[in-house]
Amino acid sequence: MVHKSERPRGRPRAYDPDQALARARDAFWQGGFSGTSLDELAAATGMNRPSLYAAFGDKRALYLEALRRTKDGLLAGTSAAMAAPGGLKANLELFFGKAIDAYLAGDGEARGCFVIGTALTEAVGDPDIKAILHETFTGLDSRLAERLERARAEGELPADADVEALGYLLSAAVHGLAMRSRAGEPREALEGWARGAINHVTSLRRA
Amino acid sequence: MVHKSERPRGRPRAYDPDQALARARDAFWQGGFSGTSLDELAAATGMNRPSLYAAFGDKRALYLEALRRTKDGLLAGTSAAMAAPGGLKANLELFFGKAIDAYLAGDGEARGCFVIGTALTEAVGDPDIKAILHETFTGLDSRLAERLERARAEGELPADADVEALGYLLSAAVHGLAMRSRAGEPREALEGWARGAINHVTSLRRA
DNA sequence: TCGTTTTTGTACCGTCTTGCACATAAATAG
DNA sequence: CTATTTATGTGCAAGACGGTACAAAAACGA
Repeated sequence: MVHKSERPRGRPRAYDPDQALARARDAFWQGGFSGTSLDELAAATGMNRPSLYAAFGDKRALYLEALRRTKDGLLAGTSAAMAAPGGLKANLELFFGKAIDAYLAGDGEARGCFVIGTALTEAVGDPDIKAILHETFTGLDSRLAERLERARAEGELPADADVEALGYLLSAAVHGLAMRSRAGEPREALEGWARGAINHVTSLRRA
Repeated sequence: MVHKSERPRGRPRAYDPDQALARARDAFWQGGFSGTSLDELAAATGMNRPSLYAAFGDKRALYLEALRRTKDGLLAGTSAAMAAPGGLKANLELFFGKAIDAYLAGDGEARGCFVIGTALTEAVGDPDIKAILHETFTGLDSRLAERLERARAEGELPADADVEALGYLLSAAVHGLAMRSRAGEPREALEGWARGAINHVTSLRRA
């Protein structure tokens, strides 16, 4: 007889893997990789250590998986913001606005960006983390530069605009917000810096 | 009789406090605060744990002292670069060049900026670290904005240039280099981004 | 009902961690 | 030379840490 459900043979899981990974990411997000113990991860996910280990491997593998997922989400969100209807300024406002919301999300203190706030510290001596950081940076750069190139072609930017340099500046600008939000800067300050960066780029005149 | 030397009464120290603090900073710089043990700090400084404890207090106090000194040095170096002879472009080239040299310094892998690379992770829940981060960011912003304002007054920048926004962008640009160097980007890439940012700012025309 | 499979939960192991107690060493003061 | 002062170095205590062994539990197949 064919099975109606594909439920596997043994005892069912007491947790949802995606949700558990998100909770573990939240724990790492707050305390960093080295600063978060397996006990805290178990408490955050509601799982006990052996289940964590069976589901995700060791602490580092769990962290790397959370990091990869976050990177993919960041890049997908950036692509979506750049493809949204409206001109360059509207796209950038959406992009920076979503970023600020993410950096200030959560109940307690602002945690900034998960990647920037936790992976940089662990990067020295860890090629896997370095690779994820590299993909995050270059992925963001290229998506921003592509959108700026389109704006240049459509006349929203000067014909001689250096879209690579502008892409780097905007990328650095949003990462600056990630850092400063984690350092405790209030939303109004973050929004002011974002507004300044967007206005600067969208009011350029030809040299 | 008046003492010829001011050497205190007891057994002399076997270490130089400034040098020990610098070595401890280097250890933290590589592994972060949580990722660096007292054993590693003792090995790096050549001191044993009780001497470390007597000299600097506990691990956190040692880290905070290293962080404060680094922040003060960063701000002093920025002031110096902005006051160096030459125009805006020369000052910015000096500023970015010194930053890149510092980010790539050391024998092994690049470690980026000590403050950015280690304090961000520890900032959540730690008001002291947040305060040092805040002083670092605002100190850098204001020094850059001051120099840009002078350039504007001297005609090197358009009269309607938003020096606050440009100061934030340049600050974010150099912090971007700090992040990317720690992520493993080669010197040539860092220099390219720096050149793009400097050229962009120093070739602005009035809107 | 009984065996099989998979997950759960307790309990544990060896190691590393921070921080300190205490005896010893090296200097000065008299 | 002796007392005093300060720093050193061994060594330890109490607990946190990452990771796992093992038995009980909860599902399915027959």
